[in-house]
Amino acid sequence: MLSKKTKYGIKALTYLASQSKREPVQISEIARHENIPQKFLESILLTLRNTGFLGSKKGKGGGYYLLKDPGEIPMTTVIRVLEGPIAMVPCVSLNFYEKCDDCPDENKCTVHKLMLQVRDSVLEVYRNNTLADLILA
Amino acid sequence: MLSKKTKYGIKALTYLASQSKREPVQISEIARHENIPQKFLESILLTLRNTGFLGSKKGKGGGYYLLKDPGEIPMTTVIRVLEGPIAMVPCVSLNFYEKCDDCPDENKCTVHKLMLQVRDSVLEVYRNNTLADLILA
DNA sequence: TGTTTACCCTATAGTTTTAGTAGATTAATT
DNA sequence: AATTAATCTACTAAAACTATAGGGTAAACA
Repeated sequence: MLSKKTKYGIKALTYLASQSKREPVQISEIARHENIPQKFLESILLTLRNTGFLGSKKGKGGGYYLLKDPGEIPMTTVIRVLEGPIAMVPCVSLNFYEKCDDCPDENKCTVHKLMLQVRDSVLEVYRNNTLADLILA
Repeated sequence: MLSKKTKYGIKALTYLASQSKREPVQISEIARHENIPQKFLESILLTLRNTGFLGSKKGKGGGYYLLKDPGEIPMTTVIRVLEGPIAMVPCVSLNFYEKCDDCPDENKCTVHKLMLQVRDSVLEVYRNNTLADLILA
């Protein structure tokens, strides 16, 4: 299951990406428009800022804004920051690899074999979708 | 992340599928061979029995055994029973559909749009893999 | 200097996961 | 009939994770 954090984060990012002007948007506006609990959204936007996706401006006229072009932001990076590893099992993770406690030999593990395929197919979807791709239509 | 329940369940199923003879295998043997906590495995095998994957025999010489041919068991059905919905979000689930609280219009939801693609690609992997496919090499 | 906004820290209720414990039930063997 | 080897059932519980809420701080702007 996708966590609400990730869900809300994607919605917020695409909302910012769909803005005609690249000017700061207030948290409250995003929260209202996307039906997200404001305090929760606050913490999400903060992590998106700390990981280089968003810039922010304080005070009147302040808010959050995208730092890059939506077409330059693949969903792989978004998902990894918000949700964590894309792989269903650490032993098939590219960026968060970890050996399993059970399982003496990964090459003979049926779960490993299956989840490798899942990882690859999911990865391809995320790679083929940027923020810009999600907005249209 | 895949739950250990699912991981252990798949391992147990493939272990049973790889048996040359279709005779009852004891829980303790599976647990030992696959490094699974026995009591945990016990409950997993029970749900696999109650959902029609396994048969069981009590008493001496008893144990669990596959009811169908491994080639007749697609991973879609295994995953759905052990892990639940394949979709990352209820609003794109085929078997467990549910509307989102936020989100007035699914067709305009960017998360929906992305997760539909993810569901389809994952589903294809699970459909193309039966228990028999996981065993070989 | 007052208002508006993001920023930061803490707490917490709820749920899910991952088991462990204790004992009942069943069936084959002796 | 007694013994033994299994599955079955129910209850419990620690630990981790999720999804929030609350309250105060700091910066920008007018």
